This record gives sequence, structure tokens and C-alpha cells, in this order.
Amino acid sequence: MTMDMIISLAKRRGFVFQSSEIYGSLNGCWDYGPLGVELLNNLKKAWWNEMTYRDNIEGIDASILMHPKTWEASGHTKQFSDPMIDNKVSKARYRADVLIEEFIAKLRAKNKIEKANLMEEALEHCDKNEDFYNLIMQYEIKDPVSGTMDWTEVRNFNLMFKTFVGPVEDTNAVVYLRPESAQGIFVNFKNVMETARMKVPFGIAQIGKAFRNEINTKNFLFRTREFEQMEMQYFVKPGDEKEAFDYWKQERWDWWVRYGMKPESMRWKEHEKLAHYAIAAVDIEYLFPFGWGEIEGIHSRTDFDLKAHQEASGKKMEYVDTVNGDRFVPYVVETSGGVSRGFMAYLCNAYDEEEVPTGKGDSETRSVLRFHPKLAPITVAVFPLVNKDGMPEYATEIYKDLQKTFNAKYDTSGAIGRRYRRQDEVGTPYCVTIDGETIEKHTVTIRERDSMLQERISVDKIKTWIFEKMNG
RNA sequence: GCGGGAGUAGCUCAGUUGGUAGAGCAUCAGCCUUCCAAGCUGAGGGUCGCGAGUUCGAGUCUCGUCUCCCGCUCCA
Repeated sequence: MTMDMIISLAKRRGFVFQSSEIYGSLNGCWDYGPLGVELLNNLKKAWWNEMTYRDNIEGIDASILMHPKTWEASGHTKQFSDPMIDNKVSKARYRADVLIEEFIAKLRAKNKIEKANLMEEALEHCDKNEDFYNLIMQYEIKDPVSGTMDWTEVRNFNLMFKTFVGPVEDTNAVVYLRPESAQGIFVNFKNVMETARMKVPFGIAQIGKAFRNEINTKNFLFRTREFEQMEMQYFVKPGDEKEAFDYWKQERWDWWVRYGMKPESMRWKEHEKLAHYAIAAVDIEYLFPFGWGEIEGIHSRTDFDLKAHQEASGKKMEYVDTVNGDRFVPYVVETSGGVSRGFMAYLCNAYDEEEVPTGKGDSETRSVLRFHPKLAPITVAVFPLVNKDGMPEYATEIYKDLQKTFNAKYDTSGAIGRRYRRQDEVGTPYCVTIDGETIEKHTVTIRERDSMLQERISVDKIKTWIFEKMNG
């Protein structure tokens, strides 16, 4: 299976389309179609219930626009903006500060200590893009690739999307689309703790979009500028973070598997270099057609964020144990999953083609999406075996009733086998067929997608039968 | 961002030396079908990614641009 296959499958069956396709599409932006949005919502629901149907986890939904000071405190304003310079000959692109640092390191290696120190001093005073440029020209730093000094000017690459609050595009009015959803949780730490009367350890869960103005997008839904995260920040007493980290590692792995992810397509990836806020970090990776890619990260991020907000805002971010008088800024263990990445992983994971006998002695290929019943866009399809003898009427009645409880589909078009295959292709786990016996005995056949086996059950048992199967 | 490949109906593709777009599947309507698709009849749907240019005339040539895929780079 290749990326081309998965993209064309996603489009053909109405899972994902390119954004604003009729205008030539917008780079790296994708729209979820009728079946896609069902799968997406089911995935989010599965995660949400997993997290919030617990005693000590509450949910929130924070706004995407936040006070600009949030990003100064979190470090994003600094970390997400880089001065870049291009060499016109080799087309190589560098971070201007890194280019200079490497040059200084070379001087040191050549024992030109004095010059190196001078440059280092100058680098520290670099503030504006022109400063970097002037330094590069002054010390005649050449492109390691082309050996030339044919540089572009230094330009700022800001990873955060900028916009304005109010109609006047004034610098005071600048705000950012959040580059991660986590900060929405941290700034609400006290609000949630107090209103929901939480005691450590406790967690806050959130599903929401975040935006990063990446230089380039990649691999279908995997690397996009607009993406959705499902994440939970778990607040613990300092010292308890290791235990919480190990606990959530296991919980999160098990969750993906419980919804049908094949363990052989998953692996752990330890972070080699840790971010400035973390003391431990692992990713769960999935084997996509393009290779291994992160679908969720579990990070032990200390009290970095809460402390930063405490300092920047002047508001206490402490937890107070009223029984023993303990007072501390909690440590945080984060589970941060990609919604669209999970969507794509489950789509790839579900795809299957198998040879089935035709009954004429030979075999043919059956194309199936083996979604977990709780993730499948359509749960049950209803067919009248033939379109006469009162079957369509009876079938419609059953369909209308099932529709109250499940995402159901009604199909009368074509031979019965064809209709089964149509549902296989979009991953519908159950098909109910109304036949002659239904009219007489009020029983139907219900057929399972994966085994293709049928059972005859009475009409009033259909819902409980499906519920039992779905809950395994 | 760099290098390579691609862009014709929903999908897979055909389209000869430039002359006003075709097939299969899919979809829809009708018929036929009493349990695992591709039987009959009919219909709708592309101006050939987008924009210029050359030409009497361009899907077919030239330039630009957008998008996707692959590799590299990047991804606190």
C-alpha cells in the first residue's frame, strides 16, 4: 500500500478531499467528507470517553486565540521564530545564528580564539535580521556547500500564525493562532481545579485545533499547518511523575490497540534530545505507508509550564493540600495525540483486500475496511432482499427505527451481494437483510463484515445484538 | 526550500505528426434479481489543474503558476 493508494481511497469513498479543490487546492489543507467526518468524530468520542469517564479527569475546550503573553511565557514567541538565510548558488537554507555559531566553532578548532571570541560577543548583540546579515558579511562567512558568499538577506521565519484582534491591523492588536493546545489547559489550571474541586493527581483533557506555519507540509494528513490534537495534562505531586509517566504510557498504548490498531504496526520511540521543558518523552509510532510516524507523545514536562505562567502572570499556580498543609506547583505528565494522524493510521490499519470464493469454483478480491465497530462511519446497513412483496416497506420500518440509535444506511439498489460489498468497502460492520421469512416470522438475517457469516435473529433483538457485538 | 515524477469525467486510464475529447468501472432512472458485486435498457457528468503565449486552430508546442507523490532538508 502506498500513499497514492490511501489518498485515492480516501477521496473515492468520501473520507478526505483536498481543501478548496475547485480553486486548485491550498497546500497541505484537507477537508473531511461524509464518511471521514463520522470516523473522525467516532475517534474523538472514543478518546474523550476514555479520558473523561474517570473520576479524576475533567475536560475543557479553550479558545484558539489566546493572550499574547501566553506565548511569551511558554517560550513559543522565542522558540518559534528563526532568522533564516539562503545561499543563492547552492539554494541551501540555514538558520543565520546557527551558521554563525558553526563558523565560530571552526575558528576555535583552528585555534583562532581571539577572532572567535570577538564574533561570539557580536553574535550576542544580534537583535535584528540585519545584524545577523552584517555579521555574516563582515566576517566573510561562506556557504559550506557552494563556498560562495552569494547570500540572500536574512528573513524571519515565524512558525506561529499571526492575525489581528479588531479591524485595525496595529502591532498592539497582534494575536496568534495557538501553535499547541496544551497552553489552553495550563492557563485554566486553577479554574478547573477550583470549580471541579480536583485533588492531585488529576487531569484536564482537551480536543482542539492548533496551527503551525510550517515551511513545508508533507505526507497527506501527517504534516499539515492546521491540525487537531487530543491531549490530556495530568498534574501530580513532584516526585510522583515517574509513576504517572509509566502508567500513562501503558494506558495510551492499550487504548490504540483496543480500537483495533495492530500492535505489529506500532512501536515506541524514545526521544533522543529532549525539549527544554521535558525530563522524559516517548512517542507511539505507527507504520504508515511512508514509514514510521508519531501518532501520540507521552511527555514528562515537569513544572516548567505552570511555573512560567505563575511568573509571567503573577498568579499562584500552586496546589494546596488542606489536610497536611503541603503546597507545591504540580508536575505535569502529558499525553498528546494527533487526531488527524490517528484518523490516517486507523484508515491505513483498516484497509484490507482478501480473496473470497465466488461459489462458481473460482475466487475474487473483496475490498474491506476493517474498522472497529465503534469507529466505523456507518454502523449498520439495512437491505430488502428484493424490491417487492412488502419487503421494502418492512425494511424501511426497521431502518427508521435503527436510525434513532445508530448511524444506519438503507440500500435497495442492485443485487444483494453487491450491496454487501459496497458496505464492506466503507467498513460497515453489520448488515441487516429483510427477506420472505421476515414478513412471516419477524426475523431478519444479520451479517458480519469480517466473517461474512449470517445469523437469523428476531426483529426486536437487532439493537441488543448490535450493542453486544460492539462492546465485544 | 532543493532535486525528480505526475496532474484528461468520482476512480483507473486512452487520446496518433496540434484540427473543436473517448473507454472501463462508478453514479442515477427503469427492468431483472429470494443472500454475497460487476445482467439488460437508457441518462447525467470532463473544455483536458490554473493563467498567459505561439498558431487560422492546442489536451497535444513554449513560458509561468498551483497542487499531489517520491527522495533530501526541516519538524523547540
